[in-house]
Amino acid sequence: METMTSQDRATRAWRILDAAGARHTMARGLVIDVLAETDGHLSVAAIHEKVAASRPEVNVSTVHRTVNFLVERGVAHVLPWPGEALFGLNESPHVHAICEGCGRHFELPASDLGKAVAEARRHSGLELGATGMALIGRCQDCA
Amino acid sequence: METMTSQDRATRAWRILDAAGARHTMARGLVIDVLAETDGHLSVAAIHEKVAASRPEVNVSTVHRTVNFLVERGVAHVLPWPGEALFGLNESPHVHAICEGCGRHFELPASDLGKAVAEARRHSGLELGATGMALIGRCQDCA
DNA sequence: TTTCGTGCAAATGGTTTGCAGTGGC
DNA sequence: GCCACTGCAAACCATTTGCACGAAA
Repeated sequence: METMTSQDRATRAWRILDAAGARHTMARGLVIDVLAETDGHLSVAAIHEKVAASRPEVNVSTVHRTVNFLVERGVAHVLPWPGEALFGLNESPHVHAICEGCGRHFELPASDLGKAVAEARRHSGLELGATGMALIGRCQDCA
Repeated sequence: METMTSQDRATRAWRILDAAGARHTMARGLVIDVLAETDGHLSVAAIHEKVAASRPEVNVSTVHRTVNFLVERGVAHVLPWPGEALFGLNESPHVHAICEGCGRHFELPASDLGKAVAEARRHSGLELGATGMALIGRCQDCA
């Protein structure tokens, strides 16, 4: 399971979207592919740049709407960052460690943090899943 | 040590600023007081609103410059959040658990997460301190 | 008096929105 | 054909910046 291709990730995303009755469109396909091919997270500008390389007609606002759509559907997650938001497809649960100096981020296997996650859940009632920012989750009222 | 008054917090902040040779001004005093009185974090707009209640002449841009100043000096920290940044005075090390649905945040005692913090340091080389966002720190290159 | 800090206002830049046209199903 | 989705452009909003004035030391 540690060798998941970018196609696998894209397919997994589409499976969720299909279940929700979302239409297959070029813009969505390209955005998902870009995210699926990326290790880590991308800003809207970065996603748009890669998408526009093959399809210049795709607008930035569409990329915005698409990534928000993916987040709403639980397919992707946001990594809030000053100045811009970073997006990534949801994968297996993991935790991020981020440097507030340079913004570099590291992914930590959740298995190493199992105890911490359990503690966090106990204290806050947060349901922790495959989210981007460390210990960000969805609380009881929002789940 | 669990009963630290808002004055205590403000005084502690000023001690650091004094050591850096920062001038005492009305705007800084008010912003620090607001942060010191607050449990949790505030947006620039919220800080400004509270400050303007007693001193309407204080400008929003000044609040921006002040909180950034405090962060630079290590007196406060930023909690990146979509749409706006949240600020808080630095306290004892703690970790946040945040709901990406409603934005509600919970503070978790770092003691409960000691093992996790150690793991994070080992994996990423991050030096973790009294920062706002969970597991945000300062990496070797930036320290 | 010399700087540092602030008020004010304009500029910036990421994100959102209204609307008309188009492509998915 | 219906309606979700997109392109385009304008609107928004938090944050930044330039500049001249005023206050701290």
